[in-house]
Parts: sequence; structure tokens; C-alpha cells
Amino acid sequence: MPSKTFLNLPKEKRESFIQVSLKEFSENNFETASVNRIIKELGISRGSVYQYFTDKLGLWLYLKEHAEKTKMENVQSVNREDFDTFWDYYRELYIKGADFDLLNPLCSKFLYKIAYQESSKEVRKYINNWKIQADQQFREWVQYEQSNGSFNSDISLDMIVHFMITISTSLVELLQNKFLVDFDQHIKNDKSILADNISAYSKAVDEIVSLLSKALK
Amino acid sequence: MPSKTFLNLPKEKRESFIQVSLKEFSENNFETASVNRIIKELGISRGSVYQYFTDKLGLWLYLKEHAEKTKMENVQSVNREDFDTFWDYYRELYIKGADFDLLNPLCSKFLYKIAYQESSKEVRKYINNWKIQADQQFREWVQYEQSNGSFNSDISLDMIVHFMITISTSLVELLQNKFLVDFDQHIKNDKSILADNISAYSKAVDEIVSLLSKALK
DNA sequence: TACATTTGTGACAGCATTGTCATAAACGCA
DNA sequence: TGCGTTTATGACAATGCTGTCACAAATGTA
Repeated sequence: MPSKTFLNLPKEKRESFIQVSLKEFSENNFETASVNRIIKELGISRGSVYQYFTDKLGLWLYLKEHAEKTKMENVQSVNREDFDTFWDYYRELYIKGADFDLLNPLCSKFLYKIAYQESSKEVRKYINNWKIQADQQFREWVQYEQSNGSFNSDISLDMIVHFMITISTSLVELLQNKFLVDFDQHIKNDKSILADNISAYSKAVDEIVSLLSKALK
Repeated sequence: MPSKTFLNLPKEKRESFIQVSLKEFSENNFETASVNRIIKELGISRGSVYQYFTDKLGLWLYLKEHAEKTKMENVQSVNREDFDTFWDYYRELYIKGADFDLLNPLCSKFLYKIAYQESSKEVRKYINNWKIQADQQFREWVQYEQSNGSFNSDISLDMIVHFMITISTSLVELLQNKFLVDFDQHIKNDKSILADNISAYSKAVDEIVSLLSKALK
């Protein structure tokens, strides 16, 4: 989707363009996010943006793909077979998620935003697709694990998946409240929400996993 | 906040003004919600709105207060002392919540929107306050009930409250996915999301309560 | 150096928004 | 009916946004 021109840009310039754009789309909805603010922040001209991308949606789609790819690279290193129980595996996924957040706070915030706070009509269809994929992923996990007794078969699959997704995605918010971390302030400083709280996060994940497994076993 | 003029309006006109405004603010963020669309839908002039309210924020604040008051009237009829266990009480609260949604789909959607999807800077501070109150309410419940063994004392209060709030507020989304209800479509028809699904909702609440109590006991 | 290609620029049109205000219409009452 | 008060109107200024395009600057190449 980005033009050849954008891809040929010096890495430094391309990278700062991405970071500033991620920040803008993390702090605003698609509709209220402003190309004007991006170019002002970067000190480049309006025309450049439209030489890199066809339009605002093109830019947004590129950022989405970029952030998803970056996250995947972090998380896909965790393999089920390396863990005895599903819940050990699950815990590790969320620790790796924290690593990702530490390394890429803007990507992380952007993904969180589009998954749970973005409601603009123009981009809704792309997000629905994302949610369906996440649901499918959890569904496969649970179905696979049900054979070895990690999950109570009396509870409907729909409910189990819903329960897990809901709790999983609430981790960020928990930290925000629990440690009174000002998420947006952290983003503005290009700093991860978890930077000062990685051990507290680890503890919270333990507690969550314990509660989840108790509820669903 | 609304002017005398607005309060003196014939009930029918005032009511339709509220409904159309609720719809607009339910389908859009504060920033993208458009007074132009509201007046077009109502067939009134631009000046009228600004004779009723000082500005867009004034209108939004009135709608918020109106919706909260309407919800309170529905839910406050449930009393803890009428139920043997906390979970029976809790279940009834959510059934009453469904009643509220049935009777006031637009209020319901609006409240859901501002509590979990509204991220515009101009109104964020008013919403934060709302979230703090909800948290406080749950906290009092849990502390009160911990003395009679409904909640495991090993789990931190923070985590219990977070768990309950998260799951509770996910009910609407669960229905959306589980029954493939198009929420926005329902709202557009002035119809509650639960109208055709009240028994399914009741079942979902039962399942949720069962899972929650198992996890937290 | 001289020419070709690529990249950067910012004024501009077109559109949508909010809040204002002078004026018109409707209403209430004597 | 006639007059004073209340309510409704919509043109308007001010602002901000996106996407375009003719032109300028920079870079690569021969």
C-alpha cells in the first residue's frame, strides 16, 4: 500500500514517520486523527504524505499491518509444546506480550486502540475481521485443550472463549487502574506502560491465570 | 444545564429531541457527533439547539445526566436484603439491567458508549469520574460480602473488583457475538438488542454468574 | 557539467463543522 | 384585536480538515 517512494526513504526518516503516525492514531480516532498534526510534528510538507500513501485510510492500513507484524514477531516464538500445561503456555504468551509492549509502546497502544476503542465507521470493517481472527484463535486453543481436561466440558465453548478474551484484553486496563499509570502520558513520552512495573505485571498475570483456570476447569 | 426554553418545550418535542440526540451520540464520538445531523433529523433549525443548550458539551452533559437518572430509577428497586446470597442479588441486578435496556435502548447504548468507547479528550474527565464510582460500588459490595464467605480472601480486592467489572460489562458484547445481533442496526430501529433474546440473555447471565462465583469463592 | 528522474512543497479548492445574531414567527394575555 | 414576551430561523464568520497539483529542489546518471 505505501508507495515505492516511502519504502525507499532513509530508514531513520521512515521510522520516525511511522512512530509519529502511530502516536497520532493512538491518541485519536481515525476520523479525528489529523494529517495536519502529523506533518507539523515531523516538519514535512502535506504533499509528502500523499506521495507516500493514497490517503488517510491507506496510511492507517499500513500502520495496522506494521503493528500486527511487529507483534507477531514477538509472540510467535512461544510454542505450546514447550509447556506442560496450557496455562503455563498462556502465561508465557502474556509475558511475551509485555515484552512487546516494552519494546514497542506505540505499536501496542495503537493495537489496543483499534481493537477496543476505535469505533469510526470508515475502519470498522477492518477491525471486525481482526476480532473474528482473535476469537478463532482462542476457539482452536480451547477445543484442542478440552481433550486433556484443562477445560470443563459443561461450559459452552462460546462462553469459555468470551470469558478468556474478555479477561485477557483487560490486563492493560487493570494495570492502568492498579498502578495509577497514566497510559497516555507514558505514550507521549514514548515509554511503555510496563517499564516500571514488569514484576507487578507478572504477578497480575499469575493471579488472572489462576482465577481463569479455576473458573473454567 | 438546559435552558428554561428547553424545559418548557411540549413533552413530545422534548422527548424526540432527546431520543434523536442520544442516537447521534451513540453512533458517534463526541467530536464527530454532529449537531447538523440532529437538526436535520428533527427538522428544526440550528439556532434552536443553541437556545436550548449553551453548546455541544452542554447537550452531551444533559444527555449523560438524563440517561444515568433513567437507569438509576430502574436498578435501585433491587435490594440486597431481598436475596439470600450475593450472587442471587447480582443476577437480579443484571436482569433489571436488561429491563432497562428493553425500555430504553438508546439510553442503554449511550451509556455503554460513553463508558467503554468514548475517548474524546473533551469529555474524558467526566467519564473517568463515572468509572471511579462504578469501581467504588463494586468494592463496597465485595468488602461487605467477604465477611460471609462469598469471596475468597486470598485474592486481592483489586483483582476481584477488576474481574467482576470486566466480566459484567462484557455481557452486551457477548450477546452481540453469540446471537450475531447487529447492535447498531437495532439502535437505528429504536429497538433493544434484547427484545428477541431476553431468555437467552437470562441464560447467559446465569452462566456468567456461575463462572464468576466459582472463580472468586 | 548537463540532463533525467525522483522527491518535496505549500497554496488551493471543496467540504463540514460549531456557535452567533439580527430578524421573523408564534404565542399569551388584556 | 393589539401588544409584549417567548421561541424559531437560517445566513454568516471562523475554523479545521482532506486530497490535489503545478512547480521547485534534490538526487542520480552519463
